[in-house]
Amino acid sequence: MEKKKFSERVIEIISNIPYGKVISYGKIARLAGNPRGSRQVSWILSSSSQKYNLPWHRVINKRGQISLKPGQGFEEQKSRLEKENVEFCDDITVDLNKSEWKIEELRRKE
DNA sequence: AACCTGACTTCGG
DNA sequence: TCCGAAGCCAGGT
Repeated sequence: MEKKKFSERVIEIISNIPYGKVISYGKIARLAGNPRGSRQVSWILSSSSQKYNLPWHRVINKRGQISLKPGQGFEEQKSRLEKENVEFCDDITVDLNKSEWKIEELRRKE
């Protein structure tokens, strides 16, 4: 029985996010097998991003916006994304049309 | 064990 | 389109 934990899957998915791409919490949750687990994804990031060396800055909310608040990591996230040439629509919104990671399509073929 | 919290998402007004 | 409330799951206290 390979009962991989939801957290493990999430971590695996996040670590597979390619350079310059972003993905929403909800999609990660769905890919990990838990469509309603978006909040867990955020919890995993805050608790294990350092530990597993995850590209946490490539995870944003569904609107394509950075969910962190100024002074709580927002600046760092934005700065990291800009370094990866991710385009922003405004100060807090990433251009999903160009930078959203389309893992779903890849997975369906599998 | 019960209650609170959270880097979310969805629905209704 | 915007705002508030509810729903969801796992960890921490």
